[in-house]
Amino acid sequence: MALRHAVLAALLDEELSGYQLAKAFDLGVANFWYAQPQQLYAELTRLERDGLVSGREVVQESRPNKRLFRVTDAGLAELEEFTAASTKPSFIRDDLLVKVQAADHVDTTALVAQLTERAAFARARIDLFGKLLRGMRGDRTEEEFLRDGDRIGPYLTCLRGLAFEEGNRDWCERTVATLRERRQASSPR
Amino acid sequence: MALRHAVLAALLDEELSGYQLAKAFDLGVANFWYAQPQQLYAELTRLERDGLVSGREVVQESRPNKRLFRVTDAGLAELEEFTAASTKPSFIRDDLLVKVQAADHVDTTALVAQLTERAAFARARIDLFGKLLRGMRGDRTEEEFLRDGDRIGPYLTCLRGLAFEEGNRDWCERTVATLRERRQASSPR
DNA sequence: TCTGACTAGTCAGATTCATGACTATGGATT
DNA sequence: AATCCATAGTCATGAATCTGACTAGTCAGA
Repeated sequence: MALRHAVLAALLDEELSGYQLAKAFDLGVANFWYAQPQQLYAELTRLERDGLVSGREVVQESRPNKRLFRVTDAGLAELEEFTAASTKPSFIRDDLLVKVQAADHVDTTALVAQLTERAAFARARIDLFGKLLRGMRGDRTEEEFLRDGDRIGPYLTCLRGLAFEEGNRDWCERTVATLRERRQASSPR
Repeated sequence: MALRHAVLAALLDEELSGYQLAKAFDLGVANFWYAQPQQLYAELTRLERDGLVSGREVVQESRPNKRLFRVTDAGLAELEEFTAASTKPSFIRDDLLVKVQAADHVDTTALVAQLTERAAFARARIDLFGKLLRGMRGDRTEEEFLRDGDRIGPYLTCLRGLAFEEGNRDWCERTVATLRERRQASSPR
């Protein structure tokens, strides 16, 4: 039950609809978890059934009505309990790493292309995270914000996301360079 | 079908038993994927059924017999195909990040303890990866090894694992420092 | 002699996650 | 006028993953 707590954590700061939540989780703004819209709707239904969030219908004129959800006291207690419980370690689990692991035994042309693509993706997210961070801290420096700001949770997780993507970018670039160099060395024109 | 390819990639370089494979996947030596022993045994059964790996019984005197698996030509072809196919992006998915996201709303005492624990775990893995890397490259420098060595795949994935854990360590330490400082500021003795 | 740890592997069941398809409406674009 | 995109959400199904319990033999140490 991890998605469950991720949803609760995301709803702590603002009341959101399932759709808005899906946006955040899908487009990586919520860099601490990832989920498909359908999963979120289902989870919200379960959370409401269990009394951990409460939804209220908001009637809209020019678009479909929506339900905004907020965390209840019981939900906050659940999160508190979750936070106190021990955390299991997390591991990287990435198709791209599997492919690189096999790099000595398969053709690397397509692999290099995919590493390049991933590096570009990482750069886009680094950009996004940089903007999000600047938006959150406003005109303060990072140090000031982390000392005095309220709601530093999202900022801290965003920092982790940023570092992760920087790691991706650097590793992809380096791996591409390595594979290219080896290819040239093994098959000179 | 991702575990499937991870198993194939792990078996490329050496013939392993299910048990040995489980060791590697569980203890994080295979830093590019993580799986429970049961999953691996099940996957090996399926892989053999599909002709992607072949197992041979090895009779042992003082301990239970074991089955060693190797990748078949069909298995290699499957991996080749997998590597050529496009890779979906990977995201961090970490309970600890969920907890930090909620840091402004819950008690941070337990959280700080867990961040500290995670930092220690990361340090242990950094150590392990460092040893593995040194073992793989022998007396060569990294540059030399990546240029001339055979089997650089495992080395490259290990580098990613190392960078990931360094990122974990740094972020955990920084987050702990931030949370501690804020706690002192808000409740001075 | 008993206990625990290591090697080696299996079975069953539950939970979680991912995918595709589907309903509606309104606004903007072509 | 037709099509696409964004909002807002639902349903069904399959694939992947995780969890606990279980068998069975060997070896080392209390």
